[in-house]
Amino acid sequence: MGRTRTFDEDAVVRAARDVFWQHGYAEASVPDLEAATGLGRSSLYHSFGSKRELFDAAIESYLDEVIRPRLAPLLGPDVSADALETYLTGLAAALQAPRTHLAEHGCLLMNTVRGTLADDEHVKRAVGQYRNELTTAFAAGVAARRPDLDAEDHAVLTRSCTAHVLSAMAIVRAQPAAAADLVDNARILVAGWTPR
Amino acid sequence: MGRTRTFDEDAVVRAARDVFWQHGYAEASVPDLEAATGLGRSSLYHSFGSKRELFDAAIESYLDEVIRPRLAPLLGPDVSADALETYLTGLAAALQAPRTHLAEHGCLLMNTVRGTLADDEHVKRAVGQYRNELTTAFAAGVAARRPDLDAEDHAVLTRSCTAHVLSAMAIVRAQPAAAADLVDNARILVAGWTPR
DNA sequence: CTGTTATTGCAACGGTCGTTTCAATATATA
DNA sequence: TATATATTGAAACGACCGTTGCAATAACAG
Repeated sequence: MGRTRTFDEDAVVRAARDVFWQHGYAEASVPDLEAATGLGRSSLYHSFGSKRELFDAAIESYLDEVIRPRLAPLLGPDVSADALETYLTGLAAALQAPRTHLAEHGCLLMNTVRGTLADDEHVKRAVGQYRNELTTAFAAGVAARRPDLDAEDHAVLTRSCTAHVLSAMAIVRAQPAAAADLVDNARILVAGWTPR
Repeated sequence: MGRTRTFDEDAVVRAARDVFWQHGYAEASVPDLEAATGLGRSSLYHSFGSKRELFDAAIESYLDEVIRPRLAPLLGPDVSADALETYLTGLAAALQAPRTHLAEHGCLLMNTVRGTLADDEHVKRAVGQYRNELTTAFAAGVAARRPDLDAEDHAVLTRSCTAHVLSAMAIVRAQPAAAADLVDNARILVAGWTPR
């Protein structure tokens, strides 16, 4: 054995994640990451191998600590009828909350899909999985909210929720109010629209 | 007078636009732009001033030659009842067409919202204007298609179209088939859903 | 043809990037 | 306490970035 590590690896990843979130992968420089994490180059590279591997850890942290907690009420065994609407109103509010990463910088994963790493297979897989989790959650919420509809119509509303939430995530950085309007529009459709 | 310009400025902008489209603003290097346009650094800088100004010209070219032509049937004085559905089915097909910039790289403007220029005011304004044009077009299409609904319900469907199209543009690069599904979902809502 | 001027090719600029190297340091084990 | 080893700090690496300066070139007006 030798010298022991004094920093909390999770806290370091969290700090790095926020830097990637704010600036994007390519634009987040190693000096930026040093400053945010409090670690030097050597420690960073010794612990994570490369900037890219640190980013992979940041993505995982983002899903675990940011995305999934909000979806939790929709992913459990018993989904209440108003769980989806609660999620949507909460998200609409979050998109307009000042000084939060979500409102100011959008979704870390959606942002990544459009940068240097857009064509990276690892990232593509993470995005697909993210969309799947969203879809699963929304499907459960739609089914609980709309017992009057059949499976096919549930699917339409589920895709609609996915579309509204993804689009809001995509434009929140440039147009936060419009993003919140889009999320609220999903709530309107889920609560009150039906095939004729 | 002196020596005359031999190249077509519009063609140069078009070539540069495709490079920005494929790689993103920051990742498109000046050598890349030289190779694509066939011009040297000197000619590029003499004609456009900087990489950034060339990008501004590329954005304008993108709106004029890519976005607006597709929206034209929805922006005229007489909008037919099936114009919106025609647009949506056409877009869904385009998102899955192989070897096209739209299918492989998504929307140039949506991509730009992330990246180095995300917080640039000029870009934000262009994105806002783009969303406005989409909204105007969809509003006209919805009104023409659904005379049975009132203005408030038209607004819901219009926002829904915007959301579905924007989300599709956002994820097409990573998930083209899912993107097409989202656009088709908008068509289903427009054609057959109604408030209860 | 001559003179003028816009256009072009080439090279270099200063700066930043992610990564690597290497020696110095600190701590756990024995 | 002595030794082994993991962690750290500092400096340098080569590569690439957007931009600029300058000399050579090409094509216009006269």
